[in-house]
Amino acid sequence: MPVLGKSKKEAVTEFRTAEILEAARKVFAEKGFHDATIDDVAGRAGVAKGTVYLYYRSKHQLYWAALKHGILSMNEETQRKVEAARTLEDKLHAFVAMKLTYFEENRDFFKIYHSEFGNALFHPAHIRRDFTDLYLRQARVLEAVLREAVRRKVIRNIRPNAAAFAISDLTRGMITQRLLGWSKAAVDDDIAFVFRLVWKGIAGR
Amino acid sequence: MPVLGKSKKEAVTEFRTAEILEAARKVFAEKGFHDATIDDVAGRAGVAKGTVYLYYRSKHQLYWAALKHGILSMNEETQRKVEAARTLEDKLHAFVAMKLTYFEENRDFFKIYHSEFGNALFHPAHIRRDFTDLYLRQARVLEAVLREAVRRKVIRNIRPNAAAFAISDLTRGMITQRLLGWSKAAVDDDIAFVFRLVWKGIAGR
Amino acid sequence: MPVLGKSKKEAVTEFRTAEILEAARKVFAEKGFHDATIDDVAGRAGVAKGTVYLYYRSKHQLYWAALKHGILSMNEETQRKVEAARTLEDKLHAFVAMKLTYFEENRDFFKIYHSEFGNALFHPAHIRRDFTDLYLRQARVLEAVLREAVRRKVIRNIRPNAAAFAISDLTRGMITQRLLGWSKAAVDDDIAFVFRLVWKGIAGR
Amino acid sequence: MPVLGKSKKEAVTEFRTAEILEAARKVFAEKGFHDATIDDVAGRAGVAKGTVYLYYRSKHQLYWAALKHGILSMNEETQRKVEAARTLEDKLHAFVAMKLTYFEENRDFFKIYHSEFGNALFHPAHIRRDFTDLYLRQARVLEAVLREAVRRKVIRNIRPNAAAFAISDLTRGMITQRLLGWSKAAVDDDIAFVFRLVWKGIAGR
DNA sequence: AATGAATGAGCATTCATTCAT
DNA sequence: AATGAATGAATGCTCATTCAT
Repeated sequence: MPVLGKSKKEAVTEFRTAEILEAARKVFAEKGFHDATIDDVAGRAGVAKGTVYLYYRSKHQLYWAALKHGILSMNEETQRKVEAARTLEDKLHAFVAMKLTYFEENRDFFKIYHSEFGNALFHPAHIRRDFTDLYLRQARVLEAVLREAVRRKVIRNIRPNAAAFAISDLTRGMITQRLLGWSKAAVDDDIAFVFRLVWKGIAGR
Repeated sequence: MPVLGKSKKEAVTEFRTAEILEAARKVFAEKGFHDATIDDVAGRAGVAKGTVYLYYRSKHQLYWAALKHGILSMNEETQRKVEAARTLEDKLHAFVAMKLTYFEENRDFFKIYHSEFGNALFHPAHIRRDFTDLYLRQARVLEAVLREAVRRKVIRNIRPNAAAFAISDLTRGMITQRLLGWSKAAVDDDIAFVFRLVWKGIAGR
Repeated sequence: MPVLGKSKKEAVTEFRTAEILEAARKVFAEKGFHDATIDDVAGRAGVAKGTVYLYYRSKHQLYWAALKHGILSMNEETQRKVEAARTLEDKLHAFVAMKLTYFEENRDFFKIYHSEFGNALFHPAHIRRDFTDLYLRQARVLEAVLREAVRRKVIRNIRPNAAAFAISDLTRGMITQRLLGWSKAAVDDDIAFVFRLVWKGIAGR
Repeated sequence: MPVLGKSKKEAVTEFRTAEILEAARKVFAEKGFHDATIDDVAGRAGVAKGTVYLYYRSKHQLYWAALKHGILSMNEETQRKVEAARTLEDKLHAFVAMKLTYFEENRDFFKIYHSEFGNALFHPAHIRRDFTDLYLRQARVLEAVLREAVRRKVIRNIRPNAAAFAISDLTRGMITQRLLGWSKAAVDDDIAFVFRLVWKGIAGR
């Protein structure tokens, strides 16, 4: 009869869920969706195969949960950082910097996140929608900032949503290059590079 | 005794190879590597399963052949278009325009091409190398152009290879948005959008 | 909390293992290694195909396990019988008699065992070694007996290991003849035949 | 218009037949029946796959033809050697010596021949008959010699056919040991070993 | 809740055999 | 006669999912 907070059962469930999710993220990041097995995840989480199915309906669901959890965490942090910045310039810089450093520290998650862009084109519309929603939510933070900047003529009259995507793509591309070893520059240099490109690219006049 | 051109046998081989390759491209584009079966490809090509193996050693080889063929075709056309343009501005515009229209017309190929970026992070280095080589070859065309422009101070002092990747990423991102239905704009508008962003982004001063 | 003996799980595992091994022996004996399928074995054992792989890593391993199990059982019984006999004459007779009656009752196993001699010439050295080891172990029991007999001049000065092989070959040959229907004699007559041939063949002087 | 002997066509047929047969013997000896492919044989014979089927109805037929051809050649030579010897002792010695030296020089054939003993137990009766016939034909040469010797009391009253098999088994066993590297003795020593064992084993008294 | 043994659908690959040229 | 491209049946093995304990 827990009065406040969660019951013991709920606590255990939450714990297991998180434990499995973390294992899933690592395993999917290591091998990709297809080459990862539920056994791998279970082993990594220190539970039996059947236990995974107590918490997630299927391999796809588990994958999706891991992806979603990662995106939400990231979005949250992104939003916080962007909102904390005052000027447009600072906000954009915060966005780019946040992404690069976040993924630098969460390479596991980036691999899943990034591969999902590749997979997305194969998913049927109804499956894609969830991913789209999450992804767009993030873009919309940027979009809102840009829209306001356009309105106030701080930047040129650019399509805000397209610009938001473009900034995301540039940032994501830079991270990929780093992970693939194509960029040997320091993180800060890469952040500066992306930021300046964007900043000049959207500048007024 | 064919004197000129190919013997009949060679012609048949070439025909079958192309036939199967095309079927592979379509099938892999539809389902992705893992969910596509050799039977799917064979059926699409109108041959028996065994026949596929007469021309390609394995499913992986077939996939890679389809990917490589597409990249080479595209690179060739890209290079032609870029070289045909005179000024830096024209060259960049040609690059962006070419990509967007090419993929607009070769959506099948784009899906494979794009998903390979997602997969690339999972491939072991030795497998990745081939893809990397092909991909970088294309980036280098752009890189050379940019390097020259930097040298002549036509644009600001930007890292040419990073800029080349950035342009590729922006372009690829825009195509993805189009395929996912996130951009409803006309192709020309999207081309213009990307081009202007890039052009201003790398502009001098 | 089983205190004595095996846990329930171990019992089940042991049971399944034995069950599948027996099915394998029958199926391989019926069709030979190549024409037997894992499905055949699974069907015979009353389990699904995948279950076989829970207990044996591959078809080859299963085959080898069946062969090894049979050889070990036989060797054990051979050794017991030979050691129980007192004189050289009795020991040799026991060896021959044991083999003929054992295989008379374990025809399935004999077919696998015998075919392995045929296959042995094709196996690469490293695969052959295991079989060789097991086979030689059996010959060495005989060899030791013969060596001692030579030393004590109970028999003529014959190469003990060659003689041991010869006795095994003669015995095995006789069993083959029986299985192929080439010998219609009673088992005891065939035992007597082989024993006398050997006994006189190695006799002193 | 060939007047004497074979027509040109027959000559070609005979040539091809022999050529393919020899290739088959080598290939089957190298890999065994199952792991050898018709392509291997065709390649070795320097003809195309289809050509093999012009001369042999199936892989099994080809295998059998190679086996039969080898057995017939060997039987012929065995018979010649045995008949050339005058006394029983010489005949037996000739038999053993002939086999060991023949196989020493025709290891390819021995591998096929030997493996057939292993396979024989799996063949259905009707397939087995052909092999049996050929094999027994050879044993009967020995059997006749032994029968006569028993009648004239040169040796003890032993079952001639069983003895014939026994001698064959001993000889074959010795060859196997040599091929497997279990006997390092000189051929002549091994011949002597087998001969003496047999000779004493069937001696009178 | 947790387990992990059991299941069986699914697929890449091989190769004997055929047949049009 | 000779070829070798095409065929498609056949099978070892994997792994997501279920369910009795």
